[in-house]
Amino acid sequence: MENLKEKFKRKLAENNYKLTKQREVILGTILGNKNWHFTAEDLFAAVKKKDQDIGMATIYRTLELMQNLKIINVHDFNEDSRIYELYSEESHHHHLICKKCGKLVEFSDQDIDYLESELEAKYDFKVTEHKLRFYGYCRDCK
Amino acid sequence: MENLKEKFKRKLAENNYKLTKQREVILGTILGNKNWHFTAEDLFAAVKKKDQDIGMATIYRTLELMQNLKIINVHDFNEDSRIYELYSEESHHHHLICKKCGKLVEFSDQDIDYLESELEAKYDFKVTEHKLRFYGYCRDCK
DNA sequence: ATATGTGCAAATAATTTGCATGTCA
DNA sequence: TGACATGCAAATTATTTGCACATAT
Repeated sequence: MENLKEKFKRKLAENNYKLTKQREVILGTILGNKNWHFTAEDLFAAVKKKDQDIGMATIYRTLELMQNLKIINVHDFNEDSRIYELYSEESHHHHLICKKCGKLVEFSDQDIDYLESELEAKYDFKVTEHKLRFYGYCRDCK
Repeated sequence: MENLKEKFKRKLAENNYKLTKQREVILGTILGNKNWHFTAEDLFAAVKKKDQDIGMATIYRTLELMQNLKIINVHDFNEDSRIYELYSEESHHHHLICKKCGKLVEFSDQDIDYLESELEAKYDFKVTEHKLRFYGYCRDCK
């Protein structure tokens, strides 16, 4: 089975993008941390350890590229900075967010797909995705 | 029954805030547009028509105040600027968002409360609220 | 009278962009 | 080689803040 690194390289090639050292380091960093939810700043810091000379603009540009290639996903949990994570196309998953410490828990999709069809019919929309979030306080903060 | 304007005035008084002309104009503007989803900029423009001298900072400060008093609600639908609306405490409602033109449709809560209890037990969280959003393309954009 | 609120302009902070230079295919 | 990428610094944009002045209670 094709792994994520290969997949990324293939997608780059297919879309006429070049495989640069920076893009490789960035991808490696993202893949290296299982279940990582990170900001652009987080990624920048992590990547800097491997490549001293990388610039913030490259981080942003690569994040945007990866979104387009469906390698990663963006969330706007808090209004200050965006949070990214590896894209998972198989199973939707949603989030439980602590309003105090920002802790994130993922849980898998609980079949609210039936709602999609209802909404599509009722409002004449073509629904492509949904996001479900629960906000509250975690064990330590409640 | 107490209307929203009275409610606002009462909450201000209860919390030792003053009822200024600016706050009144801002509230009036928000109440004047049924089902309005607005940005700070939208509100600023609308309020300027009634009070030429109001400053943007006052808009932001009043919006924050109104959030604290649960007069309005904030959303982070897109990552560029926040969207506000009148607070509704009785019935949760959720959104259907067109990814192309930004059109918003509201729909009422479809009892996903049972999920809340499950999550609370499973992850030891105290859940206080949730947001459910469907993204897609509206009639005109699909 | 005085604590609060306002307007303005300047400060922040995240993200984007222009441009000269470097590098992959 | 030449189109695409990068790094840097400057630009942008939404929002916040400091401060002198104004106003509701």
